This record gives sequence, structure tokens and C-alpha cells, in this order.
Amino acid sequence: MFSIGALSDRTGVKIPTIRYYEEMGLMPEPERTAGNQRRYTQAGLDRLGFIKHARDLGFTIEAIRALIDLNDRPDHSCATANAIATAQLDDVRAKIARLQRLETELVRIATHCDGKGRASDCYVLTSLADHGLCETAH
Amino acid sequence: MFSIGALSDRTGVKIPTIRYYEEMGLMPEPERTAGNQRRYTQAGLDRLGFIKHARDLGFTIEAIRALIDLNDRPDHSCATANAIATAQLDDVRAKIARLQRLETELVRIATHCDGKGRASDCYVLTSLADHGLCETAH
DNA sequence: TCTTGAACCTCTAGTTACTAGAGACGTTAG
DNA sequence: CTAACGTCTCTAGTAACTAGAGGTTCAAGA
Repeated sequence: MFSIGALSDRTGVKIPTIRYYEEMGLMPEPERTAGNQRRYTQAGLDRLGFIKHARDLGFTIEAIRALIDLNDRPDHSCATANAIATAQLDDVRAKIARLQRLETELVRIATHCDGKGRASDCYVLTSLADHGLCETAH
Repeated sequence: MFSIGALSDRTGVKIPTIRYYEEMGLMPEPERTAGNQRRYTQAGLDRLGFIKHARDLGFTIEAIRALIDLNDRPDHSCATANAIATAQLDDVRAKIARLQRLETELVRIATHCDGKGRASDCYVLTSLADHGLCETAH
């Protein structure tokens, strides 16, 4: 049996976050000691690892809840799991594309300004004031 | 003079968001009509455009506040503006790098699962449960 | 067995950048 | 003048935690 602190140490998930996951229904309510402290089994540790990994990959709590439900019903089709993962991949790719456009603009803005001039001539400030100077949409 | 709705239409910033920017000190408190409605000048419109553009580029409210302060003091050095823009660029690049690592993992996870099997054999679920299958750190 | 200090408990509130809604009042075109 | 739409303030909600207060329990050493 593991205390909440032991779970935290093993997974790198902070203690309040573990309690938060419990409240959100991602972690099952564990047994308690006579003094009301949480005691987890190996299954609890495994589940927290699953959640941590999914969060690191950017899945939302909602998506993780759905994945856990599937995990708990082994005879169910995995079509939903595949759909969730694919949606997450699409989302990540969209974010990358957007950030790359921002990167282009920021490079343009930052390289025109060496930080030595005065604010009135600053290209950073001019550029923010005038969207027409931008090369890409954002 | 522009009403808040006119500002919203011209910039694409929603009305409650404009009021929120005012509360955060990014937008100056505009004049009011006898009936207490906000009336903006061209300067107000320009400032909202500046804020919108900066937000679109991912600058935080905090950073925008600093940029606006600089914009209002034209004889000040633009070193701070340059530092803020460069920090934002670094941040964007770090996010891209991280998302690209996630993309790699998600492709691996999603392509191993065609969505037709059962949950017990689902690679999406197996993979989330076992971080050791991952190729990159995240 | 007692003590002490670390770990744990619940609860509330704060974070970022908004968004939604209620209920009341202002403005403007016909 | 009135209808319809715009605007006002205020509160509360969103995601995914994080911080802190004030109190209780556990485990190890004397």
C-alpha cells in the first residue's frame, strides 16, 4: 500500500494534483486508514502513471476520462480510443502550424530591433501597431 | 467617437473582452455619454488594435502592459521591448519543439491502432499505460 | 510508551484570459 | 413616442491546477 506522498514521488505528480484527479473522477477513491489517510494499491499507481502520461501528451481531463472508461471495459471496441488519439494529433499539428507562423513574425519583428534605439523608432512597437507589416496571417 | 460595439466590429475583439482589457489597465478609461456608455476616440481604436495584434502573437497581458508603457514614453530606450519580443520568440520556439516531440509519439501511437480491435489489445491504451514504449522524452 | 516532526487531512481562494448570463438602462430609426 | 437593439454592472463559470490556513495522523527514535 502506498501513501499519497509515495504515489507522488513515484510518478512526479504533485499531491494536490492527485487529490484533484480523484475529485474529477480520474483516480478511484482509495481505501483510507483509521485516521482517514489515503492508501493506494499497485492499480492506483498504474492508473496515475496512465493519467500522467496522457497529460504529458496533452490530452484533456475529459479525453483521459473517456480513455480510462475504455481501459476498464476490455471487450469494448477501441474505435473511440483511436478517434481520441487522432483528434489529439490533429490538435497538436494545428498548434505547431500556428506557432510556426508566429515564429516567422516574431523573428521578423525582433531582428529589426537591436534594442539600442529609442521607443519612438522601435520596430517591435511599430510592428505591433501596424498589422499590415506582417507577412503571414495570424 | 466610437461605441464599444463599433470598436468590437472594427477589431474583432469581443465587447466583454474590451471591458476586461480596461479593467486590466490595458485600455484607458474612455469618456462616457450622459447615459454612462463608453465613447472611444481613434487613439482608443489604435490601442485596441495594438493589443489584439500582440495577443494574436501570444504575448501575455503582463507583457503587453509593459509594451504599452514603452509606447507611451517615446524617448525611452527600446531595450525592454526587444527583450520582451525575444523572450516571446524563445517561448514560441520551446513550445514548437515540445509539440513536435508529442507529434512523433502521437503518430506512433495512433498508427499502430486502426480502431477495429478490442480495447484489451488497443495500442493507444497500452502505450499510455507504458511510458517505456515512447521514443522521445516528454 | 511517549514524543516529535514530517506527512497528511479538508477547505477556500487564486491563477490566465476570457466568456456567459441576469436584470436594468440608454440610444436611435421610423 | 415607441420598439428594438445596444450597453451597463455584477456575478459566476471555464481548464487544470497551485497555494495556504488550520488542524490531525503516522512512524521512528528515546
